[in-house]
Amino acid sequence: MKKVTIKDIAKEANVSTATVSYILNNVPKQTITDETRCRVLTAAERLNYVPNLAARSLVKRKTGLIGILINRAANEPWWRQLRYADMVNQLEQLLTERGYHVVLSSIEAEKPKVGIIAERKLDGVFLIDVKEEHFYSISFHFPAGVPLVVVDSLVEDSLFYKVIHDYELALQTAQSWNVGHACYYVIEPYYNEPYVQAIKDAIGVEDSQLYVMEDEAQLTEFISRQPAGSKGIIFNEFIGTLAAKYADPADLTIVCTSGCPEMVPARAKRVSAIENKSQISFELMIQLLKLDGELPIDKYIKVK
Amino acid sequence: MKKVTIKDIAKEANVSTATVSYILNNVPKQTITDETRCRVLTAAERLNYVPNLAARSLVKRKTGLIGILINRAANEPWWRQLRYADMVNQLEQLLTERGYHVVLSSIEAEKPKVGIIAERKLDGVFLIDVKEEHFYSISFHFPAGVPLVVVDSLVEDSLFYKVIHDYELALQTAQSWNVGHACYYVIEPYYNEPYVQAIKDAIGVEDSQLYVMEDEAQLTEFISRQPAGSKGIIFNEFIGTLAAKYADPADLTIVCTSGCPEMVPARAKRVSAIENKSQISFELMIQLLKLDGELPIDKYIKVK
DNA sequence: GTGAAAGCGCTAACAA
DNA sequence: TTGTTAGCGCTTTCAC
Repeated sequence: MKKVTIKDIAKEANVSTATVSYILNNVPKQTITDETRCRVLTAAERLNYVPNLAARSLVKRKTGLIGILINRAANEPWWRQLRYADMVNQLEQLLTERGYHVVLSSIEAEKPKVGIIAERKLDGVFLIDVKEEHFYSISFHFPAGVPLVVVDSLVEDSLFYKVIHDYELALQTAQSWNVGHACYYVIEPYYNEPYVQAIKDAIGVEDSQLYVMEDEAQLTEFISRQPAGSKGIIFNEFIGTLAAKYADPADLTIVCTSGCPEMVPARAKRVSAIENKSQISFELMIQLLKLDGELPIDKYIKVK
Repeated sequence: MKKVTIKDIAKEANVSTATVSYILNNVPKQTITDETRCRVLTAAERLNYVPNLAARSLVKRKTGLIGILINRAANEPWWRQLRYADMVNQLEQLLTERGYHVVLSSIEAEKPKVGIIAERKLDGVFLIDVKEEHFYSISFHFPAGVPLVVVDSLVEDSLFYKVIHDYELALQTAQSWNVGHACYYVIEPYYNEPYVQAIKDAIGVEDSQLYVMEDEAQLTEFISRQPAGSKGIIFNEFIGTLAAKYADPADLTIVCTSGCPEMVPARAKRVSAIENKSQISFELMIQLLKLDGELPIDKYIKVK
């Protein structure tokens, strides 16, 4: 089973490779006799031809590859590892439907290497949860014109399009369900500090009432310090399930940011913060891809 | 910021493209003057050169791309979606360390398209949870010589290397903890029926004591039908957390197959079934990759 | 309507 | 030690 090329097809069908290419790609402006088209198509079929996308990329200058790059440190706890699983699934599914192939790459939180973008000539990239201070080096070594959608990261750089969830709205909703109660908050950590800070600011309570999740032991302690009868507003459903081990689920409101609202404990309340974050990110990417350049679009998009 | 090629470097350093290539790739058998090497290297640096892997792939006939293809149906429940998240993370991390890039693709459970393997000329592929009946068509349209590691799927085809977890051992352990008790079992579904069947056979209890997870409602019902005081042995930690909503966690033993043992409810027992499944799969792949052909290795590998 | 030929960026014989 | 050159498989002018 050796590799079949258009040359083989050309020979088989007694045409030139150009003609084969025209036909296989349905080139719009090329008129082809039904007869030759048919001959070529059946030849291709018979020979079991599969195009070589690397070769195609080389000449078309489009690879059809989209990257999903996620910031990750070594030894992350399970709730952190799983955090973007849903988003990756969704994006991958949507992109695949659209005919793109997805390159998945974790990048080290400490020293993010994004060489893959240039090396693989990715057509577009999702960058997830990136430290603020790394954006400079990223944008510096960056092939201009590659659509770059930054997720869950705040950064002052007009090069990037950013998608974040509407934590303010989610917060309002959650709070509206708990009026008149003492509340404590648990939020999820991001490598992007400004984002964490923005969420903190939006919440605007004292440090004693807010915990940025780090590990289960600290969480336990934090919760145990809260006055009896307090209500908890927890960001992220994985963290929520942990909190539910130490607080009455009925006292909790979980803000779902990982796309798994079904997993929150039965008696806890939940508000979904990302209804369609993947969808939005995807659509933004498609827009950028098709415009093939700058877009007169808000650089910040808040989901839902 | 236009794209720099070895030709640019060659010009800049007053050498031929061949020389540049030699130097940039540290070609073993080529001796190069320190002086030219230095000139070329600095030129490359100055110009901010990034190799084009597509071009390289074309001539080397190796793409450096490894595929992770996961069988997925539309609208899977959350516990199913997350099931391979950890494995994907792990594999990706290991492969990235080794200098490979990872292409992630979900394939439809109903009509799996694996064209990506041939089109992208993937150097190796992990195929996860594939229906038995699809293997024929897969192996038929398959570029010979591509290492193919099949995970969580039983199939009688010597073309593939298979990795499954050692459910028998896990089972023994779990059972040894519950001797003298009435036990019921909940196992996770796989698209690969023979695998499900094999697990069922290993358990060997009546249908009334075994449930293949489908949805939460049925799970509830199943559990409620069990005699009071029964112990439950649940495969998969996500399913385990669901079960814990309807049974006393203390009565449960969770067989962790998704790499997140930390998430099982505090009072439940747990046995890890996959200690190092990703690691094993990865190493197998590396072996195959380096042998560049057949390997006198067991086609079935049971993890742990 | 079809084909010849020039590349895309890179590697690897083979010469020099 | 370095350069020349022939491709890898494909697309795309531009002639015919």
